[in-house]
Amino acid sequence: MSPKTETSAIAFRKHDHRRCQRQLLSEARQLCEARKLRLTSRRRQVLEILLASHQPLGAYDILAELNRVDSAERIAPAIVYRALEFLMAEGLIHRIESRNAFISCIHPGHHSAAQFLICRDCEQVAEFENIDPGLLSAADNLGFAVDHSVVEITGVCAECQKHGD
Amino acid sequence: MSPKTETSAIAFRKHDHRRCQRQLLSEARQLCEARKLRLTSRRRQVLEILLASHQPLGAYDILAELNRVDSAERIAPAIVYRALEFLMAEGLIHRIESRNAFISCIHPGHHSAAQFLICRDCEQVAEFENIDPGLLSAADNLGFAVDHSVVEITGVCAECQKHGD
DNA sequence: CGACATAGTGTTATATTATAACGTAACTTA
DNA sequence: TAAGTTACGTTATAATATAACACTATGTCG
Ligand SMILES: [Zn+2]
Ligand SMILES: [Zn+2]
Ligand SMILES: [Zn+2]
Ligand SMILES: [Zn+2]
Repeated sequence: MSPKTETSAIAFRKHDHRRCQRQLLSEARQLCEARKLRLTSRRRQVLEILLASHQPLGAYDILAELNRVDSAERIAPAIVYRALEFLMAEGLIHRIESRNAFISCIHPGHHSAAQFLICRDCEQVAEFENIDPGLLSAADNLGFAVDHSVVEITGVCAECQKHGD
Repeated sequence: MSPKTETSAIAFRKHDHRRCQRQLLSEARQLCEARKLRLTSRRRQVLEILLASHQPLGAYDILAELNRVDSAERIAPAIVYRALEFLMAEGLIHRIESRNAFISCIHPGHHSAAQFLICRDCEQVAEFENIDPGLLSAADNLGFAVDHSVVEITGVCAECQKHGD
């Protein structure tokens, strides 16, 4: 297993996730400051909800969490979608198309194409970068100019296979 | 350009699409007969609507087309989704996750993972098979058991780039 | 400071995509 | 033909996403 694979697949292994959270939130702050963007409290709230795990959440799950935490408020979907839009535009989160869900990016700011392994059992998602030039080179041969890639591989991670599900 | 790439990228080139339609419908009939499955008239209608082009259509586009053609009927969504479910299960069509849309498969019955290049300009979609072992081998190294893959690359095809859009 | 421009938020309503539940019709097999 | 099964039709509703518009906060320049 290459070091890169090891880092990328952290979601499938036990690890100190507090460390992920702190690190990624800190990187998000730095990145926004560098780009003169406002990581407002709404945006930060939504990001923190996604940083809580390596599992993707639907927009309405995030909405429910916001409404749960601050039970005085009654937040509307548009608010969540706007925060998600900002976070995606800045590469702080990704959309998982095959789940209509969103997940925090594990290397914010890298603008290369992300690719995911999604365990349908534990729902953990591992994010990879660019380890997959095959189709891209075929696109190149065809003169096809790539904008955006969606690569989402669903299956069962090694841990979950052990537990004999 | 390899022969395989040439065949797969037919969507991006002028070609006799009538031939595609006849061929694919015929293959669908044979496949259903071989598997003792019923390609009922509803299922055939939905398949034919998708065979009309190499563009993906939303379930409600298909519904509108059904209701347009036979203007006496007033068909409900569930009917379309059921036909789509059957056609997907048999590998006669694919779902394009990043578009919430469906497209006819260009090599029905092959059960290998399909991968798509999607032109965001002409909306043509080229379907490839398995030219992309990179991520799959990474999955293998991790002991990740792959079930289903979603590989959808959006961009602009060579033709559309020429037209200077 | 105060007028302005801009970006972000809150709110309401609505659009789009998908499924559940249940009864009827059509096919299959004995 | 009767029973069992598969497919269809219908109604209602769930889940996901966006449009439109008013209000608020922030930054900027005189
Ligand atoms: Zn972590
Ligand atoms: Zn797992
Ligand atoms: Zn064709
Ligand atoms: Zn094109």
